[in-house]
Amino acid sequence: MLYQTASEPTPTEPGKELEHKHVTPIVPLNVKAIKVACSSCNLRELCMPLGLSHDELDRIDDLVANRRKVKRGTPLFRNGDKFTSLFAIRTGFFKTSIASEDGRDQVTGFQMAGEIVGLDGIVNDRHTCDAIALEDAEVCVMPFDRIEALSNEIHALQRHVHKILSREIVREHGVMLLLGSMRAEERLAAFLLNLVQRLHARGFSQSELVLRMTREEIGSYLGLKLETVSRTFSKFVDDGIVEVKQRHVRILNTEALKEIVNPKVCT
Amino acid sequence: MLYQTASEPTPTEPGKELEHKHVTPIVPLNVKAIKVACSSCNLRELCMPLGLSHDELDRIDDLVANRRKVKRGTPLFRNGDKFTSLFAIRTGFFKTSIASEDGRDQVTGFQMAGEIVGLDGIVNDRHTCDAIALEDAEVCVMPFDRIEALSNEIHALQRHVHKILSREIVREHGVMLLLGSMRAEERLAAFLLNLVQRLHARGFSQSELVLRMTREEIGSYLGLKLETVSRTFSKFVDDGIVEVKQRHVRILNTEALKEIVNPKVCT
DNA sequence: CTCCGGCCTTGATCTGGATCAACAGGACGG
DNA sequence: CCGTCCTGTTGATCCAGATCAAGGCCGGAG
Repeated sequence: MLYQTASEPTPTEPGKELEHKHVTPIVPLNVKAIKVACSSCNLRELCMPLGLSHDELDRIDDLVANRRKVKRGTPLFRNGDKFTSLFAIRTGFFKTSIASEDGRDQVTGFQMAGEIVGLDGIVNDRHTCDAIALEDAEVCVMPFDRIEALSNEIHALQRHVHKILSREIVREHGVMLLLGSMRAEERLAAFLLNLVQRLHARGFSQSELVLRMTREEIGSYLGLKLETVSRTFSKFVDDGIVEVKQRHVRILNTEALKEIVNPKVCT
Repeated sequence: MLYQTASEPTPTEPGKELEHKHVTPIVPLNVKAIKVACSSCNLRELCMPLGLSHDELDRIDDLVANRRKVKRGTPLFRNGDKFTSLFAIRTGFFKTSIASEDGRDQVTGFQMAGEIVGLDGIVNDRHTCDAIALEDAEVCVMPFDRIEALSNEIHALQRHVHKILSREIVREHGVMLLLGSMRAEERLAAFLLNLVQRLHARGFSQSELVLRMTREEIGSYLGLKLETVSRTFSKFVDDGIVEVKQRHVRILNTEALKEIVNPKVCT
């Protein structure tokens, strides 16, 4: 389904759902950062392969060179920056965007905890987009040469890297479908369902969310102007589908949103 | 008209030029397929890494299990098909497309000789789009487990696979920019420039091309209706930027196209 | 507290591209 | 050879979303 993100771990493992539940809604600011260890990270199942042996887990820990904090509004990397590492988001929320020469820019995605950013940099050893933190964030820095080296030894990691790249491709196919053939309401409905679904996979509510981005950023992502985004929100409110207060959104009728995205033809 | 008699660009494959004109229902009879060997393939530099040792080249040959012919209009794979292999296009031209539940579909790309299709299947071991031949085609079938195995041993191959995946992600970013923020003329101009540039990299003309897809398929890719594509072509013709006769296009003014895509702000 | 600057909402109007409709030119089978 | 199908072109009209414009809300700084 369209609103389901491609940025989810492959749902092939049973029991996964349960593990998500006890993720506390607010990730505490773990400033002391006792140890940089994927093996003990509660996001591991989101960004690392499953089913690793104990030994492999230990070695995976070496992937993360260090952590890096990114203040709200500042870049994790920018178009043109040298590419050296992929970044796993520990906390916070990012947008990625590209700019055309004449200044227009296009938000290409929003990323949250457990997702990987920086994939665009692999081709040319330079990043081709900007990644900006939409709230104070922390990422795990994973030097790409380490990833390549280790994935030669740990087959599951190699497979995982391939899947992450492929997942991003599939996600973007979905965005192309959205941008190429959907109307404003469909786009916004798909966007909300996608966001809430990803948040839910992280232990948050299925029906409530806080938007970390402005109407303009949503519009850029969806190929709409900010006024249209605002109006469409208002329409959903009028229709009793959602409640909106500033950036707080509560979904009252998920089915209605799904219906908007995917109108059933009741012949 | 000039472009009809103009010499056909140097084709990289024998038999290709014939297909432009009158397609006899035959496929060139290299059925014997002397040898499936990347090492001696003239497309190697397009789909394989550079700078391999002689030994490595030999082993790369094992990547290709076999070749497969795909008739015009038929699928190389379909949404839902089991994913086992990537495909390197030897000859011919493909489109990939996805469909939403309610029947709309979106062309996500057009692929030509030397390009790799099937990347979408890696995440879930199933293809998530259709790949349809727009003309009789032949592909090299590369089982993905072989690719993974061999890329553990040949670092350049591993790197290459990563780059191919990343390149596709970056390409799709560009499409998102196009779909999200460009107007019809800009989209079509960008499309033509992109096509001709890729064809030129394959030894074809910089200014002449034969579209292998219908106006409707172009429209689907560009997020436009076929009438709009047709009208926009007509406008370009009126403006003396291109000549169009059916699917034959000659670009008369590349700079004008670039200017349309990327309007210089002459303050 | 007030003021200021982002951000958001809402109304009025405009317009690019969609939609509806008619027809033309090849390609192809009979 | 003709008739049919498919693809493409062009005209007329419509409308979703863009654009222009005017306030309103809220949070942070002073």
